[in-house]
Amino acid sequence: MPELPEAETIRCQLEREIVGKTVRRLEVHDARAGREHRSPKELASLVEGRRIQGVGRRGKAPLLFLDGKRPTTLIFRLGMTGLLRVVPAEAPLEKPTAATLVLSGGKHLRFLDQRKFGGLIARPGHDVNSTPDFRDYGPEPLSDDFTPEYLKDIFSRRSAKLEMVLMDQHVIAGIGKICSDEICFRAGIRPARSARRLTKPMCERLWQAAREVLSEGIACRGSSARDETYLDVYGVPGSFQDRIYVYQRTGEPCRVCGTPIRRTRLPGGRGMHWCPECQK
DNA sequence: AGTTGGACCTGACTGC
DNA sequence: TGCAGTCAGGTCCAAC
Repeated sequence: MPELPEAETIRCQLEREIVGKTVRRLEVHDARAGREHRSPKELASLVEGRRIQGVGRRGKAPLLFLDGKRPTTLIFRLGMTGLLRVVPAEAPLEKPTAATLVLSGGKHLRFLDQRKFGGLIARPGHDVNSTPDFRDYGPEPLSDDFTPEYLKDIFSRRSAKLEMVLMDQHVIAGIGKICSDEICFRAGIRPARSARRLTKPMCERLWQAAREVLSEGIACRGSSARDETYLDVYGVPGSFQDRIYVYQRTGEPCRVCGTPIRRTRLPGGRGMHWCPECQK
């Protein structure tokens, strides 16, 4: 599923491909992709004719900054299976395509979404932190706002399992299942431990691990693990799956100590993966 | 306020 | 071979 490294890879590639182009038309092939708006037509009216002034990202969401009399931000919520592709206009429409941005210069930006959890949202202005979508979001984990002290402070008020708290976008923006599992492993802390019970040194290890995992994830252009469908803007898979220690490695030997990786259910039915030897 | 569980969705996989 | 059931998890919402 797309997390921060995948979204950042998309942001980076879109910056090269589409900045300066104009959105000639927005075609919504599946109305669910525009469900945040009254109608696909309304969504289209907010983006058509606008020039793409820049590209951004908040957490797991790539953003397009559109200029004009009323500046607008187009937010891509990727959900579980959302993908963005830049293709020539004549490229055949792939089945899961939910929306197409027809750009000046003859290219299409296509939004594909197999499981249809994702969608497009247009919001006034370029300050996404003031939109309802991101108002309560936590800091970007690679920014200076994210510190061990911040983690310690937040964790002291949360009794839920560490894995859950790490994935809470209101705590840290951009972490999903893969990154959360990997961050806990690299910090040497069991994901089922109550966040409140983390010591200061543990928070420092976690902070360090988070920055490492996310930076490496970006350097690898995201993760296209096993049943994951993630591909970048050019249709190329990432390579972070080759550096994964625990995610979806249930029963396989730990790459550090050889102990079989365990999988435990979280509240809500989701699984977390961890090494009973390396993580305490 | 924090925590939990259900709903949404569909391809892939399991079992009979 | 085929069909039903299960699984996966990002995000929002309702209910303790």
